[in-house]
Amino acid sequence: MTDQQAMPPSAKLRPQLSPDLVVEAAAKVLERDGFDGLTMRAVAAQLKVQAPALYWHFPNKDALQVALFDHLMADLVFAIDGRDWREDIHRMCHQLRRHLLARRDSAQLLPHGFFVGPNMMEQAETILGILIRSGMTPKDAAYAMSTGVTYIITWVVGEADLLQRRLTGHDGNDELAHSLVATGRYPYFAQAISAFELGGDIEGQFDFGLNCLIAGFEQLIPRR
Amino acid sequence: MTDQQAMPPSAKLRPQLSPDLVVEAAAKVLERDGFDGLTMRAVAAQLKVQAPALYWHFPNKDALQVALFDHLMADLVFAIDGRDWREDIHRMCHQLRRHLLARRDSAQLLPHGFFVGPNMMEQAETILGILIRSGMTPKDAAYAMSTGVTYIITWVVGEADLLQRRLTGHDGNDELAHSLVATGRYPYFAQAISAFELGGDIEGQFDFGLNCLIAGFEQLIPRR
DNA sequence: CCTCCCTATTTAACGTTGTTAAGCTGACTT
DNA sequence: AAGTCAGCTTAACAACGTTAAATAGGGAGG
Repeated sequence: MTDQQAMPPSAKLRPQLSPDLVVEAAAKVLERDGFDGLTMRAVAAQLKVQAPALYWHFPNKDALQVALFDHLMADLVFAIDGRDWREDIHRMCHQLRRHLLARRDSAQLLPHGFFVGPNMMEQAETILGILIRSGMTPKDAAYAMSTGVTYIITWVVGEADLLQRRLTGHDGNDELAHSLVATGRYPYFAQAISAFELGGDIEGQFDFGLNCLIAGFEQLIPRR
Repeated sequence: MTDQQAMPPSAKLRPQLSPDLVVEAAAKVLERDGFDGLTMRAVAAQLKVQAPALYWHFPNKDALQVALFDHLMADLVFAIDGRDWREDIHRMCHQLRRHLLARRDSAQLLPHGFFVGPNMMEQAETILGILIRSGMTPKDAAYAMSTGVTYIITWVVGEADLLQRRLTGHDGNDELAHSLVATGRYPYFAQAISAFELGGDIEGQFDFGLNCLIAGFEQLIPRR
């Protein structure tokens, strides 16, 4: 069906492409050129091949992106303690954030947190196991995981974007926001904006939202 | 400075473009053709004008998108009760979700929840006011608002995407996920997946995450 | 009234993107 | 030896955001 070419294990005389090779090349391109540089032509060039050749192995760019994201989730090994599910989930979420941040722009590959691909589902299985064994119904566990992963991915996209903007200088949005604050019509906003731009403790802000979510999980789900 | 052409109020003989007209045209295009159809050429055509004319009023497409989003936030009037901040915030979040869902693909306009533009900041001012007056520090209020708005926008993007996919039939991701589940290697996922695909109660799932967040706000912020 | 200027638009075009169609090549089958 | 067909190359298309140059046309100055 899917695996054409039964090919005797002796020798593959043609050093052809394969979906895995394409994904690995895409990973290199993403690391080197970022999300905007991840074009079909760039991936093909990495393989010393022409762009349309990729379409023999993937139906379109979206499918390649999903496969790439799944590939990047392969070497994420959650550190699980097993004593308190809150601590475990909290630690895993921080781990996922660091994992995504360490792989350039990886969070942008998935528009939202759908789980397709064996690695992603393996990780999902781990998370769901913790939540279900801690007393959640499968439905609640699914919702909680979806909510949490969505939060993390969205967060990381924003965080990476913020760091990028700091490197390249302001992009005009800041100036507009400041000129509006300067009108004095937004007193609360003027007080609050320092929390963003001093930007101190980005990780703390992430942890803030994360603790909110986990507190919500704790309060709503375990029967008590 | 910004308003060139002091033009005596008598008559503007030239019915020229203006940023506002461009934004209104963009709103019509978004409503008719969706986010993917929102191209500079389409907006220009709506105004019976050539595409490069838009660049006289906006430096680039991003700026137009931000202005469009701000425009779409103009007619959102929060219903505020004033008795319990949790109820107020809860109601406002549902209102924001419905507002975004009612304006086709509007949630996709902003990559994440930054507040630029007078209307957005007006709304932010309202939210921050409630949170700060309820006892939060400005910093906590800023974090909470940012977290909440990010959650809602991301959620709506996903929800609209899901609805779209149901209309146009599956897009291949579902099939891949099901074939993987069928291997039997993901028992927890198999239990949980029904929570998604039966898809019942999308609003309930939104409310789930929202309540988690608000519960977290409640538990972490008010000094107690 | 003519002329200049300046603003706002049109026309033309560039470079890139994802993607498709058609041609070619070489290993495997018969 | 001939033929098949997977797997790649070449060529090309349509669409995108964006820029540069040409152009219309009203207001001000002489």
